[in-house]
Amino acid sequence: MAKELKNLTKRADNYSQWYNELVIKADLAEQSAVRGCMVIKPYGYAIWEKMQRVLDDMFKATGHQNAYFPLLIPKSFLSREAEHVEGFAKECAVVTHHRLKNDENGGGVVVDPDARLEEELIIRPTSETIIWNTYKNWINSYRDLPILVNQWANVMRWEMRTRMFLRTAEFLWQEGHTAHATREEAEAEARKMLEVYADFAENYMAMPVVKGVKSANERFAGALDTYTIEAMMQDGKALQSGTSHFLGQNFAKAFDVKFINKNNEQEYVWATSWGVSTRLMGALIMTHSDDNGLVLPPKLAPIHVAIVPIYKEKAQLDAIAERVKPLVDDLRSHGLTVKFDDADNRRPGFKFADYELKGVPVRLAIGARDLENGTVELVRRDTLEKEIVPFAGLEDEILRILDDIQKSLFEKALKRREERTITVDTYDEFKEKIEQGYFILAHWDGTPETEDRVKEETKATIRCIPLGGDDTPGVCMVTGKPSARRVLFARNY
RNA sequence: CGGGGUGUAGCGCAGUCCGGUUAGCGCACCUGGUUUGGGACCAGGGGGUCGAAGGUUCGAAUCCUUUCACCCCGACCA
Repeated sequence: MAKELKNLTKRADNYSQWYNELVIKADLAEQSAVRGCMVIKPYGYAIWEKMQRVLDDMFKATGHQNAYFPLLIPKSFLSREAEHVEGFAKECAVVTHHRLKNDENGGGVVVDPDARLEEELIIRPTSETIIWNTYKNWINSYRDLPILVNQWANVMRWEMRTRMFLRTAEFLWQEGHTAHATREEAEAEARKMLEVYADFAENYMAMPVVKGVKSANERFAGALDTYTIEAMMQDGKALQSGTSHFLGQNFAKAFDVKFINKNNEQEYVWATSWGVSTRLMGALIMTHSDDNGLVLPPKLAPIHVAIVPIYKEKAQLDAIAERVKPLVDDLRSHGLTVKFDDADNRRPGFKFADYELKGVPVRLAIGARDLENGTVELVRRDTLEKEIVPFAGLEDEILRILDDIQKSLFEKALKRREERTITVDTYDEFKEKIEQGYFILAHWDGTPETEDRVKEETKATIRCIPLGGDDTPGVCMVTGKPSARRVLFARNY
């Protein structure tokens, strides 16, 4: 089973297959019996939990609170905001009945036709509508603002085609929904949360991202502006890893949410929403992992250090356990998770391979030879470099290496992205380079028609109009019309 | 929703064209033993309504009809 993993490669033609097999073999998730849905297994969920914890702390630190809103949304809510319904109507799961009964013809259980709902309920594809319907009751005065709420939830989008973690019919995410008294404050909030996401991606996931604004074509249904962080996967394709929307007054108007300002005037509330999902798991995998399995940044690894004892008899195992106990205690006191793997039904070689597959950042092996010499064998997952190190002072060495892995994973990913990000001025060169998996900075005339044409002809889309970077004007590579600045094109997941 | 493909043990598959003993193999699992510094070996063992329904036949995993499910490639999307 595991030997097959060595045949996996990251060549563009079978990158998806590599990804899929890795997800399954590393024990992160598996396909479920339900169409397009997946089971997140304990090891995969442990990584997601780490992400949740960090993000949740970041949200709290920026003044947000958690709350929870219903899974089911009355159909009529969805249609209040015209663009929103347009965007989501095609992928909604709908609840139509509330009762089953035994089939009179003996065909098992059937839907009771008498239990049809007067108004159908939508399983939330996102919660703007139910939340704004609620906020209407919460907001009267400017003193009630801002409302800074986040919810951890599951949502369902009936996608035609699914991929584990990247696009499943049901997925886990957080969605922040804020209400503000002024346009400026809401815009600042949307940008602030984009920065939070970028901080998380780069400093915890060790995944460099491009921050930017979406073009009209790629904008969230119902938003005035959609901010995004875009990451490059190892095959050169882009993955939208988080979004933050400035919703203007669209939802306030749709749900009639007004407040009285200081001048005793009625005004519509300004809104934002922002989210990241279990898609980040896919991003993490496709940013760092290799043919030996997962490579996890220490800050998100469920296990930081795995210790494999090598022994023949129980007495040797006991001696090893005794030797490593102070080290284990010390590492744990630094908040690290340490696994001393004394399972006797697996041989050391199997354990080595297994911890590599699972992406454990540091692995120690210790046997009779080491007990004698006062050493251990230390292997770091990112480079797979193996060295014999003295046991004394090992805890500091491990802390240093974990830190170094975190940094070098980021640097490696950043270097790859920089090498594969190019500036292009002609459409012919664009077509050639996009085929090879590049991020391309090119001039665009700003029209949806040109973007559609590029997408049609090359499968590339505008990932974002970057915030910062080169903003000198030029001419569109396709039409030759004036362009305000270069934008980022790529193929994407 | 179009175009391909696959359903046989927990997982991965062979067998189907050309019907014929008790449906087979690898991994996993159980028992015993030997092993343990890179995915152990030997011996024994358990596990199957061959996706479902109907039909043809002395006889169907295999042929025919119907049907269901899933996967891949597109269009759609976090």
